[in-house]
Amino acid sequence: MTDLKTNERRARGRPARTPDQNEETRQLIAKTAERLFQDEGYANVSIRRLAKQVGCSPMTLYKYYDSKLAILQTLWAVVFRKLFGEIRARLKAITDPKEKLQTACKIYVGYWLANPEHYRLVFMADGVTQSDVSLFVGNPEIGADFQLFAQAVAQTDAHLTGDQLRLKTDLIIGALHGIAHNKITISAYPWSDPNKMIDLLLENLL
Amino acid sequence: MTDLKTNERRARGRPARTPDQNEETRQLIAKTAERLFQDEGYANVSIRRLAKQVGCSPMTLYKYYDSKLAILQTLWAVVFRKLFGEIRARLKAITDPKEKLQTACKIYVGYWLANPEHYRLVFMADGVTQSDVSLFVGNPEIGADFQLFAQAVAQTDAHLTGDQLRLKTDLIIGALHGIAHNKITISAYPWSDPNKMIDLLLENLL
DNA sequence: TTAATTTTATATACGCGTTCCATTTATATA
DNA sequence: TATATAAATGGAACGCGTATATAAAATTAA
Repeated sequence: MTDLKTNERRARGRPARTPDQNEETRQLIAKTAERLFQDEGYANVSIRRLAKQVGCSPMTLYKYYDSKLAILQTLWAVVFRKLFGEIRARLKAITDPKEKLQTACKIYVGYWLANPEHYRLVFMADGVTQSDVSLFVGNPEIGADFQLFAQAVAQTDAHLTGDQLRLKTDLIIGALHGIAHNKITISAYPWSDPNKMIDLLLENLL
Repeated sequence: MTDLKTNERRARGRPARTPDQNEETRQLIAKTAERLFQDEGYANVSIRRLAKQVGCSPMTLYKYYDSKLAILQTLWAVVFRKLFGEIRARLKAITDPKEKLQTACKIYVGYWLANPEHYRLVFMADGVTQSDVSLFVGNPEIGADFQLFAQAVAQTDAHLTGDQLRLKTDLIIGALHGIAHNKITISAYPWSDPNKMIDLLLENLL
């Protein structure tokens, strides 16, 4: 009987690259893509050119990622790490719960407005048809980041039920995305100052 | 001296198609595109196939529209006419200002949620880079449609200054878009009931 | 009729993301 | 060493949007 548990016997053909090697290549591709996307925009970087920069053939990229979009999506985590990193850093110096939430909201919207390319990368990817940003939820790290808002809301009012807390938090996150989205996609319209809109929302809601 | 005012002298070459003819062809293209986009989605309809349906060569489409996106954009007006048509119809039976605004908001968000393809067509067109929906403002008809929200807000409080009115209206429109956007793009997350979010927002804001 | 002129319509070609298939490479066995 | 085998790679091709070059059509002037 062969030892199924720790099968040491090599297979007969060329051995597969080790997981470590695969991960290394994935990282190389991601790093290169991040730099190029950042510098020239997602749409302006072709798979062929990215491959040239990486030093492989265009098709080799498809060994490591399913599509160009899949490469992009791995960068989302990077974006959110940076964004929520900024937020957490700023919140440390603040104790008042309302001010905390207010600050978080303003940094959050301000980040997207300062980096509309990132916003488009995350919230408007792919074109028109699919583009579920449901990775949000799938990726525990990012999901946890968003808990920050719920926690901040909870601290402003200890008497909220779970449903009320979720409702309030969802509304706030929705409003933040809508404010950013309008400014970015309907840029010609003279929208009111985003910070004032946030103030108005939170003054009335908290 | 030639009669500049009513120059009857034909030009020498092939006569240009009359504005009427041009408009007719544009309409034919738009109608065909609307049907195809509706049935199969914007991204799944190629210029080549649209041209075949219209009965011309692919490049001929570019005589009448600058790009595939430009064809799409002419359909936006149709979408908004339908959406705001529904809203106006429903508001006629309502007299209370707050209820009016509430109803308008719910129909507006409900429409996008019931027709996410339309939402994507309008607010997530093109992919990642451009996609200014600034046609909103450029198109007076659609800009006028959105005035409906400002008017409804004004009727809930006669004492608002112009700035306050704009601020409140912009926030509401932002929140509406954000609520819809989150539900549509982050569909896997269990967002709260949109109507309840709208209720919460308006209760506190009005 | 024919040539000239002007506009419309199409054919060709490019780079794109991606799929399919053949080739190369690296290893274990005979 | 030769061969079998599996993984990795790369070449060719597809349909896409569209820019450019070319052809076709419709009219007037000669």
